[in-house]
Amino acid sequence: MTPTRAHHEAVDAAIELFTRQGYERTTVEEIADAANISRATFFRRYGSKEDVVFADHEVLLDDVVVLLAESRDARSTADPLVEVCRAARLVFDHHVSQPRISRARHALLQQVPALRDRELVTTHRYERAFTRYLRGRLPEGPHNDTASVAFAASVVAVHNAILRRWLRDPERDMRPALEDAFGDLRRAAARAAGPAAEDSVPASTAPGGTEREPVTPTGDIPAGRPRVVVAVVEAADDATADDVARAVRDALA
Amino acid sequence: MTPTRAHHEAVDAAIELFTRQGYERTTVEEIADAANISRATFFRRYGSKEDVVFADHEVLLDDVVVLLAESRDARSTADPLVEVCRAARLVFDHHVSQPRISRARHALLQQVPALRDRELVTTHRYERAFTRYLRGRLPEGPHNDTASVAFAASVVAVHNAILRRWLRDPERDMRPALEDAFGDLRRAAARAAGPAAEDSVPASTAPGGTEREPVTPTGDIPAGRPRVVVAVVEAADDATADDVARAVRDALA
DNA sequence: CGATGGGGTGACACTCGGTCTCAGACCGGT
DNA sequence: ACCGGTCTGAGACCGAGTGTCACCCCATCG
Repeated sequence: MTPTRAHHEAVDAAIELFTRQGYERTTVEEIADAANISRATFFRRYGSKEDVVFADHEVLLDDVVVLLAESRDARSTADPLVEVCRAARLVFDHHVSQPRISRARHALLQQVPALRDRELVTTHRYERAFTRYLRGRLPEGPHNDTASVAFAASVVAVHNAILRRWLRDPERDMRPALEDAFGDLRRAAARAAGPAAEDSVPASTAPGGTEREPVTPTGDIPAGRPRVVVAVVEAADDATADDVARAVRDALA
Repeated sequence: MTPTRAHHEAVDAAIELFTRQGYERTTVEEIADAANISRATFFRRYGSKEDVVFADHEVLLDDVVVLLAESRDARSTADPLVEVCRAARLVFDHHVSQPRISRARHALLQQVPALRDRELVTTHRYERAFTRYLRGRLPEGPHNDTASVAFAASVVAVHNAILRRWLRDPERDMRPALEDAFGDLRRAAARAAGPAAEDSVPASTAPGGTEREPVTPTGDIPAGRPRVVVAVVEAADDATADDVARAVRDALA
């Protein structure tokens, strides 16, 4: 059980070996030996030598997606911009809650360009999740697309910048700076959407108590020639939406 | 002479082979043979099998950096935000000026995840160049860093979004949309930079004029316990398994 | 109780991207 | 003719990643 726990061994071993003797100088076989698994098992579990470094981001991304999905359902009155910032804060807190791993990884990234590139890919997944969420939640109109893309990108970029600042100086509490920066971004986005839009933004509280328009049933994948996907999966009696979604993804992958 | 010219042969050969018989199915040796060069020469010139697809971006990035550097010197009076948008426009025009290559590459990216990841890295280089430029040009202060990072990220993200729209429909002229979007971003950034700035927001236009049609999400999962779930969702062409899974979950929830 | 079947594992062979070394070709300068 | 630098092809080499097969553990079922 708890495969996550067992996984940590190989992840730690990998990061430790990478930092100590260099990324290129470390072979997958060495990592596998250090973790007492076979080379084949290593690839089966982590996919690649690069991915093992970001193993925890797999679950974290899931958490973020779940958070946004819940926000979409239950908290449909909430400001979408605030919700995205909440999700970003979740990522930030994840790093802060495990400084050892995050700092070790950061030190490693400084030395290995290949891993920096890989981190970009990881980061981009969050940006995509944010963008998709915003497209479905921001008021429709000609500015929807630009606003969604821009806000998601700026939130991720600012988050990363401040996270890096924290990684260099883990003593300082960066949460205030993060909140301030997110506040700036929200105000800017609200103002940009504002002229043609409705209410004056009170800046401090969520804009207008009015409920935004609910999500369109399935039209949350705009842009692109729509294609219809028919998925048929089995589900347990007590399967949640998440479970079904996972089954679909696994089936497709 | 004109190594660029000779390079095009291998680049074209690579893209052509990739699209025709698949990326993984194509070996570097085949590309080298098609371009009448040796395998070793291929790696010396293009670095890797992935990089050959984005060979033109090397020079393009140089152009962008030069443009920004010139702007930094001679045009020190120009608005930095406008200059960054000019640089982004340069990238956009580059694609528009060679629709064949750009579209072929885009079609290829739809099929090859590894190349999509690589494109991210390429794109990020522009973002970095923008960020560095803005950090040096925007007024100093606590908001400098956030503003620089956020604006660079949003410009790149919006540029990419509109570029992708153009790639799907190369007939339409996307320049107006691009300029409009950049204008939105600049206004938003300028307003955020000067929260105390008094320039009147043209919010004078009557608010609340927009009509919103409430649409209830279709919870079409029977209240009973399904053993088999049939999900029908729309998905963009470039939708990943994750995207589809997300759409399924959203539809269920 | 033994049979069965599925999931996870190790062992191993294999492909191929990418690096390195070496030898030769070309070329301008002296 | 000689030399120094650059570019090239040839080939050896390493290691990441894949695919296959046999094995084992364990849960289910006749």
